[in-house]
Amino acid sequence: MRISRSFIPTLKEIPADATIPSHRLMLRAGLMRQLTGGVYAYLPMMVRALHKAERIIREEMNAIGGQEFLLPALNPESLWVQTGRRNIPNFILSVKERDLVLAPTHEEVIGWLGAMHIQSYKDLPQIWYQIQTKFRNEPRPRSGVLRGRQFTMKDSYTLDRTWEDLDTGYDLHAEAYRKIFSRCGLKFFVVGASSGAMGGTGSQEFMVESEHGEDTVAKCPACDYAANLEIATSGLSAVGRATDHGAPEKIDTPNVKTIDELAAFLNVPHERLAKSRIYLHDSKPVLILTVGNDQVNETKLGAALGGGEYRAASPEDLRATTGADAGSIGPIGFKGRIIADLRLKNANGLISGANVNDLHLRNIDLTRDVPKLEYADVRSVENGEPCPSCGQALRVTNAIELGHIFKLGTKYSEALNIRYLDESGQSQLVIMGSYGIGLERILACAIEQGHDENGIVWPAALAPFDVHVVAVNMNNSDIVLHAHQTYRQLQQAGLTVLLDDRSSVSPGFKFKDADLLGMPVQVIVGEKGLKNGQLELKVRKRGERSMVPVDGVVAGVQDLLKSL
RNA sequence: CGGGAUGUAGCUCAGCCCGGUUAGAGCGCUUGCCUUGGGCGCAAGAGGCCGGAGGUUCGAAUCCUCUCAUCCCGACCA
Repeated sequence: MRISRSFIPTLKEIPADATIPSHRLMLRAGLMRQLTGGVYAYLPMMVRALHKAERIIREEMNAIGGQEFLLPALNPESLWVQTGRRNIPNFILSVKERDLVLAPTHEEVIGWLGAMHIQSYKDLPQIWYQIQTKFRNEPRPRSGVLRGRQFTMKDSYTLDRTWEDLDTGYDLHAEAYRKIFSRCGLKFFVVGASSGAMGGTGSQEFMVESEHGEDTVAKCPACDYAANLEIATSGLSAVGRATDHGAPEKIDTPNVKTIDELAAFLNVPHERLAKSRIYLHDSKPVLILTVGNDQVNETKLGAALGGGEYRAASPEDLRATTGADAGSIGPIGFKGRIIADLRLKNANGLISGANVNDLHLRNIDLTRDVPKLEYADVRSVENGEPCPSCGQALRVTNAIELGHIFKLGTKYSEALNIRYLDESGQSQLVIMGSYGIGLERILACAIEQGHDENGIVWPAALAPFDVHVVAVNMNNSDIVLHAHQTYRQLQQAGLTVLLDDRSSVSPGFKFKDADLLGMPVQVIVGEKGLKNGQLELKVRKRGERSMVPVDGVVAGVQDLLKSL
């Protein structure tokens, strides 16, 4: 493609609204423009990169027996009412004029097709996938293409007879995903994840470590343990039992509010302090007890509560339900459900609030003093805690979710009545899995991992073009001749080539653009080299330059591409 | 949904507190000349309902009210 005839609107200045590198560079390199919040127009460079990612995905999905579909983004609202997902908050965008919604994912449509046409065990298993635009009612789109209201997703679904077959389809997907992301040149890792209300027996996420990621994960540097913080555990020991000093007794703690203040005031270790938080679960107060400054993980809490809506209580709620303010709340005398973190299992000798301001209780024994106490893992793992499987210090970092694979089970089969007849003529529920990859996130992650102060450094597998040929001066007929000749030769060798043949653009400008656009190899056609019958090759990644004779340019470029 | 910020030329911004000629700069764009190995130079131009609506005032980009949009932090995120 010749730049002189192309639409590649590069920007010299950094767009004010973009804060993370991938977002800035996608705008600066002319990949996309924002139409409205969370919605982007993808320009030719972006589309070429997307197509390259799509091709890799199709190859790997087809390799595991996937069949490609293209399902409608417009769905009847009633289908989503059937599965109970119509009114999930911040999920579905709808159409004003008709009872239609814009699909945020496609379990429902897959289910509709499956219910209609899967009849016999002979029809199973199936792997169905598509690459298609999704819509979500994101309350706060951000970070460019990382969280948008409209985005491209490869979604696939397995339909199986048994849980064992589901495992097979799930494992095939896990392996395909590894290949896809490896081929895309991304450094990624896999974490155990929360299946949340999706139900089923398990889920994993494919993550790229990034300070700009919105997920938090715990990773073990020594073994292969890695988990989303929503389910991560650590080897941190329970606080256990201490010497018993009898019944709970009151202690005055004037103006002592935080755990740190309390530990200092009483001169006791944090492990003997049980912190209470109140949540409202379906409008009923629930008290959550954790050790010291341990943080409550709300996803874990949601699982422990067993569904329903919940939120942290407001200061007014605290006063109304306990009679005290934050800092003086405790389990003794609390009327309502109490859930203690597993680290507090059967603990005694604890200090907690007395539900009277400026008053605490000591010698609390959970086994003796708190009837009907429930235990659950509700705390967030902290950086540096021991790995649950090998004991090494865990690292807690942010990450971008590239893909997510779910064992769904029968949730949608039940809602949509997706059934087949087994060998004995019995009607059975189909067992489903669902698997997603965010296409734009692949590109954004590639840029987050591959850029420098001058611009994008595309991995060869995703680069819009293999080679960027810079004709230094279009007023020099020798340069023009060799630039076009090089362009043709590289194309004939099967490479995709971008030729900067703009006249009246200075060499410096072209070099800056070439670095910004980020193709893996640049060929510089200029007077300097041609004097000696040579062209210059530059590797974008490390900036290495070399000279090749004019007739050796194809081989030279191919060698460099192979070496990347 | 809570908190914060910003809307002035295609882009990045100044001007606004403290109201008053014809609203500015740099970049980009057009034309001409010049230059050709790291966003080149000179000159002449085009380009704005100062996000929108109401109000205060003799007079509003500037003050007030409302509204819309965008960004950031948090909440949320099947």
